[in-house]
This record gives sequence, C-alpha cells and structure tokens, in this order.
Amino acid sequence: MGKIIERSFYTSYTPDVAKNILGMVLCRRINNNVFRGKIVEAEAYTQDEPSCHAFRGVTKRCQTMFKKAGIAYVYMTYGMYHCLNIITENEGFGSGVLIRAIEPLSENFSNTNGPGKLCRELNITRELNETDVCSDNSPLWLEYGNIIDPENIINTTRIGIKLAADLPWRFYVRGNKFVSKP
DNA sequence: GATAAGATGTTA
DNA sequence: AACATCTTATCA
Repeated sequence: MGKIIERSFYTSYTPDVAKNILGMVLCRRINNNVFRGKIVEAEAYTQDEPSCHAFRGVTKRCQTMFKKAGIAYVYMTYGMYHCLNIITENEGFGSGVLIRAIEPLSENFSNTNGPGKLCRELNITRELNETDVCSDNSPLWLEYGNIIDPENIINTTRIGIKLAADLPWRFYVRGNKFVSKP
C-alpha cells in the first residue's frame, strides 16, 4: 500500500500527467475488498483540441472535465462501455487523462487491457463520476508506485479518434502485455 | 423530436 | 471488416 497521490500531481500540463501517471497504482474498493492495478497506458485530452469532449465548451456530459484536478470523469461510450479519466490542470480548463490499461496487482481480477474492459472489471460506472481520487475514504483512489524508466515509455498517437489524430498524446510502457491493441 | 457519430470490444 | 447497442450533442 503506497502513499496516496496528492492533488498537485494532477495540476501539471495534461500530456505530462499522462506520462507521469504510468507506473502509478489505481485502487478500487468494493465492499471490503481492494483491487490494485499499475497504470501502463494513458492518453491526454484538453479543450484546445477537437477530439476532446470539452472542445465545444461545457455540456451536460463533459462538465466534469472543467472541474478541479484529481476528480474522476466517468462517461459511457458506444452505449455499453464506461471510460475513466482523471481531471487535470486548473479548474475552468477542460482537460483530463484517460486511463487506458492497467496491470493487475491483485490476484482476483484480470482482463484490464483497454479502457472499457478495465472499467467493467473494476465496476467503474457513472456513479463514480466526480469522485475525488485524492481522498483516502473514496471508493477509487491512486497511490504512488514504481517510477517507469523514461527509456521504457513509448510516446505515440491516440487510439480511436479521427480529429487531432496526429497529436502524440498517448503514453504506454514498452513491452507490457496489458497495453491495449498490442 | 430526429439524427448521426462515438476516447470500444468481440466476432468472423 | 462488420457489428453490437444507446448515450450524447446538435439541429430543427
């Protein structure tokens, strides 16, 4: 059990947060069980580029993206999957980091190599939207883990988008078998 | 009220 | 490469 990540970690430039969050540990409490997974893939989204939900301003769905750093943004996509983001930068600026894949550190779950799959495995739904992941009595929080050697961080383009597809805002751990789309 | 597209995953 | 499946944003 590591130290919980404080809010200031998330207030940096969003692509930097997406890179630095690799190796950190996503924790989910369900009843009295805690599930932990090392983040091995993440992407940055900000209101400055058109693939981001916040690009066209505040809407009912994306209003969470404009709130304070360190809260969860959970939304439904394709009518059947949820995706988990952590809000970054300053309140009023729409931005966040999409958690795309985790490596299970607890024995009793797996199948976490994709944003929809990890939410399904950890029962992350819209009920957790706006959860403060910096709070130690939250059902969802992040802890410090092992720093990933910068040589082993791959920086490439994001997956599943058509707009701003050339931005190199996807980061993942080289050779990790839980990264989506191998 | 209608419509088109979507930060995905599974199957063929 | 197709499709499952339905919310969301946008327009009328």
